Amino acid sequence: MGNSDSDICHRNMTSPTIFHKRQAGKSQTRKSQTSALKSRVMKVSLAHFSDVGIEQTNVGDILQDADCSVGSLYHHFGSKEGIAEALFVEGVDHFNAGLLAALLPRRTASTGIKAMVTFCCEWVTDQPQLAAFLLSREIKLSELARLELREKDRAFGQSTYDWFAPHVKSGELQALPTALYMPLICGPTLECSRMWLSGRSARSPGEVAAILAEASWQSVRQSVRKS
Amino acid sequence: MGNSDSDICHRNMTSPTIFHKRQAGKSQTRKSQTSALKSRVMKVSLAHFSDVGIEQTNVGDILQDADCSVGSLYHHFGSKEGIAEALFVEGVDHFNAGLLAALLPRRTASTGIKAMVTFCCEWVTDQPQLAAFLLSREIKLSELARLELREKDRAFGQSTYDWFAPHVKSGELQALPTALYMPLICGPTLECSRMWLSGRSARSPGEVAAILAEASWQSVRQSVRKS
DNA sequence: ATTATTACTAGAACAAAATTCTAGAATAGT
DNA sequence: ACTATTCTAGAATTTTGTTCTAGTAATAAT
Repeated sequence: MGNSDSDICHRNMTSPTIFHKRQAGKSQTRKSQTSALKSRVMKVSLAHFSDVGIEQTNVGDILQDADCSVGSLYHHFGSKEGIAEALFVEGVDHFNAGLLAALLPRRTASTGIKAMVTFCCEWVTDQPQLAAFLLSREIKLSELARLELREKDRAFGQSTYDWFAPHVKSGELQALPTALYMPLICGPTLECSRMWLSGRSARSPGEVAAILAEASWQSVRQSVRKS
Repeated sequence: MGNSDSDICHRNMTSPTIFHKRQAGKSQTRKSQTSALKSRVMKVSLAHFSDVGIEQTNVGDILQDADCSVGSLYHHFGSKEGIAEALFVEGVDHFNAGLLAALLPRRTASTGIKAMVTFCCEWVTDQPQLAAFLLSREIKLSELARLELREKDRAFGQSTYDWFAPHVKSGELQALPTALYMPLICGPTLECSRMWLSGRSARSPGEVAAILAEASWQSVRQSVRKS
């Protein structure tokens, strides 16, 4: 967890010498040491970022808390934003995957929508730091990451829409502009999450999941009412 | 617009000498010159902040674009974040005031809720820069501003709740935890706004206001359905 | 096995950018 | 008129992110 395999490194190297100061434990393979370092950096960075924001976090603190050298950090992440980017992509992947996993097995519109909302609530409540970081959106992504995310976003949208379509056709769900489903289904939950994460609300999304699920469902179901 | 009266200045001064380089126009009163400078700084800063974010904006550019000296800027705003803070507070005030003005005159639950959503959509569409900045939330507020905002938030919540209460009692609106009304009513709209502002969606909130208003209304109205 | 290459670590040096400091000018108050 | 205060100016400083050089461990090539 926390280290991509396809290492895109951020510098051209020069020549090769000492290296012993830091490693405390005997000597696990270098690979595992490295990946441990990377997760350490990401973990520490997330804590700082979600706490005071990317700008306010200074690299020196990360270096110290993660027991990492300047060289290593810039070798692996390229920049402070690079760490944020890695966290962001990883976080979005995790969230989207979970959301889809919650949705796809459901057979009815109602249970599907409610499962999405519930998952969303629980996810935020379970990992508030990551949630706060993702929701803050102060990340300036590289062009590369932007494209990567846009593509993932598209794929995700497609998957959910494939699930929705039949229920729209069957008249359970309203036919809406595609771009509106997510905001209607997850918008209230995300807004609650922001309030909770920033201390403006005492009740965690997890605690009000059922209410949110029902309300969001009402907002997208096909309306067959009296009034 | 753009200059608070109770000037909390950010430095203790020393002694008083030359001052003529910049003023181009004849010589309006110093007061108006100063307040013009402040609005200029805020205007220019907002443009930069909403464009590339606070971190990426550099003070030098603001100084240049607003034709302001380092001394003046730090005298009035204390720091780069200080500018952001001023913009944020002003923006929230403006938004909240507008939202209340849209809500309070309405006599029925349905028209009130829909007016809120509609206002929200239009406000975002009308001033995308300010909206993008407020929604970005990359602002690290000072403790003082935090308290100030919390209080305003409370007052705002109270005002809206005073409006809601009778309609809850009359059975038009669901009885919900207080903290849930705003997310349910404005959450979807804000989420749409974020998507539009960040280029992830082509349709502006203004264009889908009616749909959002109806959907949000369905999510908070008292459910009297068949199923 | 030796060598060359590559991935990685380390920290001093550097550069850029935010902020402080010193000083002088306009205005308000007495 | 004099004093205190607010405001402007920009050089000097500090802080902080990043680059650069150098050296080590592991791996691939010969």
